[in-house]
Amino acid sequence: MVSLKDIAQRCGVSTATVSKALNGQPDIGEETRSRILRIADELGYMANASARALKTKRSYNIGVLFVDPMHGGLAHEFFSTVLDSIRSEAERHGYDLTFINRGLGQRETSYLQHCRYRGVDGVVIASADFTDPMVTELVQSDLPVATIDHVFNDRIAVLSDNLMGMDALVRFVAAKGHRKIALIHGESTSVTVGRLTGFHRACEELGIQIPDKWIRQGVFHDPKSCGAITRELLADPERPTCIFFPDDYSCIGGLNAIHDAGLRVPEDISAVGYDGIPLSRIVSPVLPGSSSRSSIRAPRSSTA
Amino acid sequence: MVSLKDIAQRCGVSTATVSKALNGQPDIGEETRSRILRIADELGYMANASARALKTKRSYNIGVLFVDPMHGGLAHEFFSTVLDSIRSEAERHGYDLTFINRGLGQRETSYLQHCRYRGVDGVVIASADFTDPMVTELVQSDLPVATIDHVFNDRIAVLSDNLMGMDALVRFVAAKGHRKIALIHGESTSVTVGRLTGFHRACEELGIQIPDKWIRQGVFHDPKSCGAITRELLADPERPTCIFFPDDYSCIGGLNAIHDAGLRVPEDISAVGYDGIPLSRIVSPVLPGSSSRSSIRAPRSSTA
DNA sequence: CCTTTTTACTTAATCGTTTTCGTGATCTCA
DNA sequence: TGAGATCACGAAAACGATTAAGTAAAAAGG
Repeated sequence: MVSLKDIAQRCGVSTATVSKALNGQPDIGEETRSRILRIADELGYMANASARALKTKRSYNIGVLFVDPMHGGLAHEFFSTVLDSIRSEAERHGYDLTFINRGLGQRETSYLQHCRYRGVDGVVIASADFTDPMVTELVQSDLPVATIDHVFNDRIAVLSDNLMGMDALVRFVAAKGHRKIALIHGESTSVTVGRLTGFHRACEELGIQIPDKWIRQGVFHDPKSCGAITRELLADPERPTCIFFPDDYSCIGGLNAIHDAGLRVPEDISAVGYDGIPLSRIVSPVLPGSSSRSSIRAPRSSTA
Repeated sequence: MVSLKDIAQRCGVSTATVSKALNGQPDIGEETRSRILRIADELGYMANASARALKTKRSYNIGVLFVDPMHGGLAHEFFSTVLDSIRSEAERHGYDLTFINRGLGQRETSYLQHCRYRGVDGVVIASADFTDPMVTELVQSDLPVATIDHVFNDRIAVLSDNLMGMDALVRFVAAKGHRKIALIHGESTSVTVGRLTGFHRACEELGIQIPDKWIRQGVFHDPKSCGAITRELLADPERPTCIFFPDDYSCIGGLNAIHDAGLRVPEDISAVGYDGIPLSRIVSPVLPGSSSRSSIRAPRSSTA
């Protein structure tokens, strides 16, 4: 590998000069600089990230915590999209992304230790069990941490605007004529709270009365539980005309339940999933609400 | 950060001794070693990956090339699953995964340069444009490279067994009674070749005659084109009873076309997607063939 | 013309490890 | 007991970069 020393030799200057020239320091003569740049290019020089990180304490590397309780990990559609956004944004700023695991081979390490080992400049907690002590340890450390769709005390958080998203969704289906709307929401998280708030607010403002029995707690990404709840809702004599699901994935469980009940979508009943992952735009009928939640487009962020 | 020096001081030995003790070198006394280990643990010592990599030229870091021509990037279901497998396997061996981009901030760099910069020990090309000169440059470099579902000259490749997978799939639907099978395959790649071979072989062995007009080229992951072809197939007076799609995603386009034609699945016609991503097991009817292609479970690999 | 300032470098230390080589001390065995 | 082997550890260089401090030469100022 070609190093600063090689360039220095070829140019007849010291490595310090080369380093400064390459980093745009002001105390280098113009012609010396251009000569160094040319030679560096000729030799195909690439800095050594390790050496640089060792000296400067900055790795230009961001750790990503991405554990999915369900098996399938990265296949989680919504977060995969988010991760891709993070990646391209990081790239624009000269950062790379490294996955943070627990454990390095044999050694079991905490997430925080792993971060220190790799010397990441910060961590994005994209998807994780926020009650895990190791996660809270990480959050409470001095490392810059950003969380997705979860708020920790005074740390940066990128949030989907669930309140506005749900608000828009309600107005959308209301505009289609729906008045009998059922809401299956996920577990009690800040995401759910936002959506519930948006739901109630929009219904109230639109003058729509929703009986409590139509607001049910399901499980995120669980077609089975959401399907079961759907069956119960369909058994109701004054059946809702539209059912909201916590996400597009669980929505599929609902669609199956509807199908099994001999009902057709959208003629007999409408089903709406939240998220708007690419897939959902293809499923017939197209799930509305796709535009209401789009990765990091319009985050509400609070700064540490 | 606590370093070797801190431990050395506390233990009254040199940093060399500490390093050797921690790395299990044989020339350290037992009691010295255990004392060092204890103190290291007490102080919460973590090695500095940069310093180590700088000295040893091994980063225990693997680069991942994961560019998706379609927008949506990581959301690509099948490869996301593959990526997750790679990750957990890498973790077991003490390796981390870092995404390889082109460009670091302003600087445009090739993939290879980026790899050298980060000092990765190897690269996994999970999904990329294999005709891209930058990709071939990477493949032809001295870096260890492994590709997924694509064979490069003499490099390691992890392949789905498309031939056997398709063979099994044909036998599966044939056992269900299907004789009029249509195959929509993807673009001409090694994956497609394997599947076509398997398809023809199985049909021949089962004594099933398939007219050429039922073997059509579609586009991977493109519900639109596959939907259009499906429409054409349905227009055929002697309609096939079963249609194969290149993947579960494009299958959805086909299902829509079938639905639009007023036909029911699976009563009137069967649709089969390849891949077996989690989602497809939920869609009604469940897509068969899920087990025929599973990430890295049964790879056929050729070594460099 | 001599002093001060500026310019354009160089020297050398440093980041945290690993690793080769050296060196006393202890042990082995005839 | 004394020579050689073994053991346990230390000294120091090296990896490739950054950067504070120093310096010679050129420019500026009076």
